[in-house]
Amino acid sequence: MENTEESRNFIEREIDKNLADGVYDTVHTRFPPEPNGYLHIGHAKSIVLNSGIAKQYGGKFNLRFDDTNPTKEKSEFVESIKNDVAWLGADWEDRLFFASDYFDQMYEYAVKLIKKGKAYVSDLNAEQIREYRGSLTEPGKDDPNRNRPIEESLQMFEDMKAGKYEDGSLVLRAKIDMASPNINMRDPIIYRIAHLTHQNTGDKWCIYPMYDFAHPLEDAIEGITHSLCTLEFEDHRPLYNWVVEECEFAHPPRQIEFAKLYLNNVVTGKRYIKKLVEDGIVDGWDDPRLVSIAGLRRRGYTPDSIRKFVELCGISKSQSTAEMDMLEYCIREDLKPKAKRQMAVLNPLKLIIDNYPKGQSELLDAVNNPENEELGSRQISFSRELWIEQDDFMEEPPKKYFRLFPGNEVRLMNAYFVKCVGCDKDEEGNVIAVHCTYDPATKQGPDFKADRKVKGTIHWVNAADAVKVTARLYENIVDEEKGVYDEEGNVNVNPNSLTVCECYVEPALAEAKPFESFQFVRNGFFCADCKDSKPGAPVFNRIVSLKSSFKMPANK
RNA sequence: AGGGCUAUCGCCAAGCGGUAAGGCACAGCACUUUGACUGCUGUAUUCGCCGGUUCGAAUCCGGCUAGCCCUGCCA
Repeated sequence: MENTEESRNFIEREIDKNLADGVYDTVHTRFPPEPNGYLHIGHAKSIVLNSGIAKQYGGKFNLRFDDTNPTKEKSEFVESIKNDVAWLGADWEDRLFFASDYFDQMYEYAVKLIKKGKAYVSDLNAEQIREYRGSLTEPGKDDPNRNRPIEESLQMFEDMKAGKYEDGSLVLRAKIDMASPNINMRDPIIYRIAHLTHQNTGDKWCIYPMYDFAHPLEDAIEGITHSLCTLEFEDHRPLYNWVVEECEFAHPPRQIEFAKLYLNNVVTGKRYIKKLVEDGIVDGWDDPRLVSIAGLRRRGYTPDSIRKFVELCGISKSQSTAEMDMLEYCIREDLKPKAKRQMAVLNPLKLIIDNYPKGQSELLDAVNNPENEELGSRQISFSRELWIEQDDFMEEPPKKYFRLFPGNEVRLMNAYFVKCVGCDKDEEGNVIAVHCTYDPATKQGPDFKADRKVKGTIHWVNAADAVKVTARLYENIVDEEKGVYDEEGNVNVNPNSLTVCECYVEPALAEAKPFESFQFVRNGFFCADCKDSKPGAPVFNRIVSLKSSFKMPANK
């Protein structure tokens, strides 16, 4: 079958249909976080989806804080969420809203419902409400307050607002159907009393609307057309529709649900992260080993890579768990043409070129990224003593090992061919230096043509001017062998999740700016840590390793 | 008297009655100044299971099974 048209997901198909049927003539979406914590990779899906759909259809996208429950919300989260959403590239332009901006209107809609006989004030306590609600298999019973006269409910609701009642003494309920098989429709509570200071409205209100009443109103008031949310709200859709219908909106919004994005071997729960912080295992919610947006950013993930990941995962209604491999693939793809490829040695071993004159040095040209000319080139210094990677020398190599070993010739990247002639050892037999000879006729450059082949190419830095910096190598915080949680519900922490090493880098890398990403040739992609990096003494976080098809044989 | 949703390769995911796209992962070969990258090749006779309708079913119908969500004055 010819696939000339890009296949559309179920949400796009739904929107296409609505547009074609004239239900809406524009598309307006929103991302509605509750400011009760930081954002993680799961939220990125909603942000990318909602803002992406709006952009795709030439519509609008709002950022709205769903702040209807002051017990859980803090203004500090508002700033961090705004920061993360903007960083991901979702543009709400001038449409930053708060549910609390609409408290007056919501109150009026509640009054409207009471006047229509569609809502009533109940004096049942929390326990009674629960009893009357019935269970999953049994219908509920009518609230004794259900037929309270309209005038009386109106007065009581006004008194609730005026602060004449204590927390929990009264609630406003929608009058729907206590026998509905959908528990959300069994006269849901739509307003509760809570004498709390709100992060946005202060002490103006002592009654607050519930999500099921507030959310459809927020959407409708803002002119949202498609309210995209996650699967657990499917059961709430009938109530959402009931609210916008009873409140008589001319162009009611429509809720469409999609599956959340879960990742394998990942911790997102707040209480677990809190414990990891308290135990000193991670250094906060922005620790680079976590999949919080801030953690990923600090690790060196780019907004583009996260967007690409979300798009790669796709949108569907089946609950699914993506693998980390996909996320890592996305950052490799994104950085491949963007990152300068420079040399750094993580585990240094001295390489001495016996036939290179002592005291001599020279400058060599090195292309920054052969796949992207715009990244230019640089000069690197070369002399008799270099640092190479410990892994790049073996006195007794296994089969198919083609780096340095006695008698073998390799290419020093951007420099010369060198042939290994031996090594020095300390009293305990540890290799402390490798000796080789270089062939002056093999100087690398654009015009270089070799008369012989070498199988291996290794990276190096000049011992004379290499700069020592800190590199942090991160692995998943979760011990994947053991699974995410143990029997007691604690996170199984991977003991190797963080390795710190002092490594040698080219002098230019010491000037790395925060957020700047590099490919350390053969060692993977690194990012100057936005929190710790200082020019001259940067700290590099490894974003992701390169893949390797070379497997060291098990027995040496 | 329970209700809602989902089920296509190890992981995502197209497919919408005409004979199983694609990506990640994996494997092999080639190429290579990164054992990277790139290129090529391979990877579901079968779509949770059982029946039915049809010339023809992953797609329609019936019945099962499994997983997720719902009994906050949270969102």
